[in-house]
Amino acid sequence: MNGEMEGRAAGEPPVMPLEKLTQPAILLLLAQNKAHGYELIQKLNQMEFTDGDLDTATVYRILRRMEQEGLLASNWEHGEFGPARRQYRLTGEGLNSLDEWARTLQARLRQIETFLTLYRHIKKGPLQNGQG
Amino acid sequence: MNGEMEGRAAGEPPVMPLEKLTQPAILLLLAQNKAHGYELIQKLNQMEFTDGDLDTATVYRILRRMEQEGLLASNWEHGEFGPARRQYRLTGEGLNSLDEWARTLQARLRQIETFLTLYRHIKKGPLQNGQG
DNA sequence: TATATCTATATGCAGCGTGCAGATAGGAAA
DNA sequence: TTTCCTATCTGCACGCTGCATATAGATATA
Repeated sequence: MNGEMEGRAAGEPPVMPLEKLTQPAILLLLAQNKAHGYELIQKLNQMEFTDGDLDTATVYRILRRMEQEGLLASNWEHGEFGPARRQYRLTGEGLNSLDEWARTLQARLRQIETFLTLYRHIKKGPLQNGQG
Repeated sequence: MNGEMEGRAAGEPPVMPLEKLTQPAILLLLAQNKAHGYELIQKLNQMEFTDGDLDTATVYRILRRMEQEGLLASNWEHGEFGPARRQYRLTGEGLNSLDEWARTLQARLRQIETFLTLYRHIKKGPLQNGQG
């Protein structure tokens, strides 16, 4: 999930498979301004929510999915320049989802804090397992 | 990825597909004491890392995977009572992985804090999108 | 004119991880 | 004998992701 290495050799430390917060980040961006997919991808890549660059195909699929779920609505924009683009905006349901994400991530924050507290605790004391 | 509800009706608020922190939690538990799978599952279900009860099959598969990756080692324990059970313990690599998880989750903590700060900010001001 | 590049969106495919259901098996209680 | 608890594992289907690729308008370059 981080993309630093492509073919991990046996014995190499595996990457931490933490998912990206793409969906809540999209909701957050669209709560401020409506935007099209390409624009969102650029903004997402500038934000700290993602470790590396996002796969564009994945983002477009997330957008379609979110629209199917009723969180977003879209309409085609045939501008004067460039190809047509899908303008996404948040729905009321999407705004609710953003609120729910905030609560979920607040809870996750506490979970991680608990984890890190326990981690630091066992790091101070001696380890019980006999690995060598 | 969500699994909390079976057939979400259209229009229902979708669940937040945040993955569980099962793997780092296992590393944390095994850094303190070696244990077998069933025991770990019970402990994990008591911890705050998981929202609901974990699927036992999933946990056993995670354990096998982590052993294949070299993070854990195991041996069969033929005790006097009950069926034989696999005793898992942390390897040196597993301990490194735990450290890496701590760093990853520390970074994730900051990401979530950034998200929540932005969220509260837009909640205070007027929304720019014209949904409703 | 032909080619390459940037913008913009989308599909096909393989692979991984999960959850649910169920199999297996020892041992204890009814 | 049946049931239940402990303990581990497999099969299957589904969903999500990343990579490669297709499409297409528009603009720059040779």
